[in-house]
Amino acid sequence: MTDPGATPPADRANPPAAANFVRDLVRADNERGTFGGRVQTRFPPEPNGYLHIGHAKAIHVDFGIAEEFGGICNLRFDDTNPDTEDTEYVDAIVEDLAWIGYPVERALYASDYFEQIYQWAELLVTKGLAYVDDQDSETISAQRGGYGKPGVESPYRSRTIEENLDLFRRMRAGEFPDGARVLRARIDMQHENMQLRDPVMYRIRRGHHHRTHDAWVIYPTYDWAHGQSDAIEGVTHSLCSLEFDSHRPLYDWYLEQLPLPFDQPRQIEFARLELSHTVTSKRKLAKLVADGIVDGWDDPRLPTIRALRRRGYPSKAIKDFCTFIGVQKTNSRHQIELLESFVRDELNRTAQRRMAVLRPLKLVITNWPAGAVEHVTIQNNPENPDDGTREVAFGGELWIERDDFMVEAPPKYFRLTPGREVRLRGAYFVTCTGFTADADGTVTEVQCTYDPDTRGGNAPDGRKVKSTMHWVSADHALDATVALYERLFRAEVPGEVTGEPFDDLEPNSREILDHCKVEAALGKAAPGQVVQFERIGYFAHDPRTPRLFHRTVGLRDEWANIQKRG
RNA sequence: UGGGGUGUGGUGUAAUUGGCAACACAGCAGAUUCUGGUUCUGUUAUUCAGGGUUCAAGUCCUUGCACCCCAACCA
Repeated sequence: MTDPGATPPADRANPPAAANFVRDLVRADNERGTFGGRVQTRFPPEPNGYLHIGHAKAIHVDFGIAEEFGGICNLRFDDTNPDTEDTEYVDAIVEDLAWIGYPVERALYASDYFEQIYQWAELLVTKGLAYVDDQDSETISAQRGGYGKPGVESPYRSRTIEENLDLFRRMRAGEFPDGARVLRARIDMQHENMQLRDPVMYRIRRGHHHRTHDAWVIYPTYDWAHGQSDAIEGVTHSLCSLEFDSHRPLYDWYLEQLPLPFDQPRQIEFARLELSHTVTSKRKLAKLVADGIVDGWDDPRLPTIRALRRRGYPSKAIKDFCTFIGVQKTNSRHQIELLESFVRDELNRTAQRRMAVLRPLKLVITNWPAGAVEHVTIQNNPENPDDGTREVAFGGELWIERDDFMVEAPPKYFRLTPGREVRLRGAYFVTCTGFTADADGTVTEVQCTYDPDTRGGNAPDGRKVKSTMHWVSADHALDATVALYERLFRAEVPGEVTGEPFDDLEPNSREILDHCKVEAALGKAAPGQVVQFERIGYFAHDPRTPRLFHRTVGLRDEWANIQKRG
């Protein structure tokens, strides 16, 4: 009998969904019949930046809730600020969303509703619930008061409905310069919630809008557009991030004044995803790109979706991670190790194995028949026999990993050292008979003998070796470039100490290895394909540059742990 | 300073809503292994603090404390 309250052991291939208070609220609404059993959500990015891992969580919540209840989730661009938005971002967001697993047939735009939103604003004016204010933004801001300090009313607050309507229409007609006037809701300048102290609904701004172009010179603010767009579309549950919770009374207030075509939507806030050792704010990401700290928006060190894709993160792993961490109301930062564990998990099942030597050291088999070449058969993925086998060329001169040989082997070092026998994966047992070093003491070549009876990697007499090593035939190796990545920021919380995240940048977040030796099969790696370099890690073939591999994530490395412990 | 939100191992998330505090990551120990990978077993460690109600409190009451958000014509 297990404890019914306990979390069941995880099936990492199909991680259990964490409890989800949003789901509970939606279910309760359904049982109560609040929206006639309908569930509709939306994913509302502003097209002014690229999607990142934090958006992935929002996407899985927004689309996931809709899916779960048989409802729909629309992609709707929150494009109410012409100054910062661009079709470049629209296209990128659509593309990234499809990769995450939600291809959209037709994107929606808040800008499609500008006319309706404007008409509703006129309605508020007509009801005496909105007025035109001629003051500048500094004055309005100063009059707003402060925490615990009531605001003061604008001298324009008591204009007549007729005057307000006239001025508002002339704002739309373009009679006033940018910033000259705003439309404000008339709510309560003493309200304890600052959001309700007569918020701005419209501002005059002659930016060129990416879709409506120059049709408008006034643009609605977020608060006076978001709930309205939700209502027009028939959204039932408007899921957003925590910082909007103080906006919820305003969201509701606006909607309560309007004749809605559907039931009034409900806003529910949940915590954004933060990850250790990285940043997700648009401003900081843009600065990393602009300052040339990374090479572009798809630099594999970035947490953007396109960077993770290029780096080889499977979208399935991102989805499983999002499902696993669930939805909460607490601000928290997940360790990037957890995401990586989902990446390894998925790639362990799906990535074919190959041999690649990153820091080559020549190994010569002194008793190998001169010029002979053999082909050994190696499984593509021991975790998935369906992936079959491949033939790998083997000869008397090989490349092995520099780390796999030591002149003086410390305790617990199982790899090659003079006098020791090891297995070369899928091929033969070899015993180290000597080595050559240059004047500095750097080893330049290792000599071994092989045991012809161990072909395939097994000794007929049943003797064991402590280590199996990867290798590449020198005559058949291909040259490749491998990019190794460390965390972009060495601190878990960049900027936690100094307040400036860039103080915590890892200066060596990328190491490029040029003359790596890889097995011939990697010459046929597809663009974007992710493989496991045996004993090293998972590597993604670059989508554009052949023979360039990005380290997705390393394998767990017990030997590294032993060395770290000393 | 007023309002709102949130506090569970090192980290993150659960707990049949008052009934043995669990799952994962990380760590440690061991087994298996033709990857020091994978897999398997074991193990370390948790309810912000004080008070109260109760047979029983992570959960209810109370008093504190800490952290986050809110005074853009950004979203």
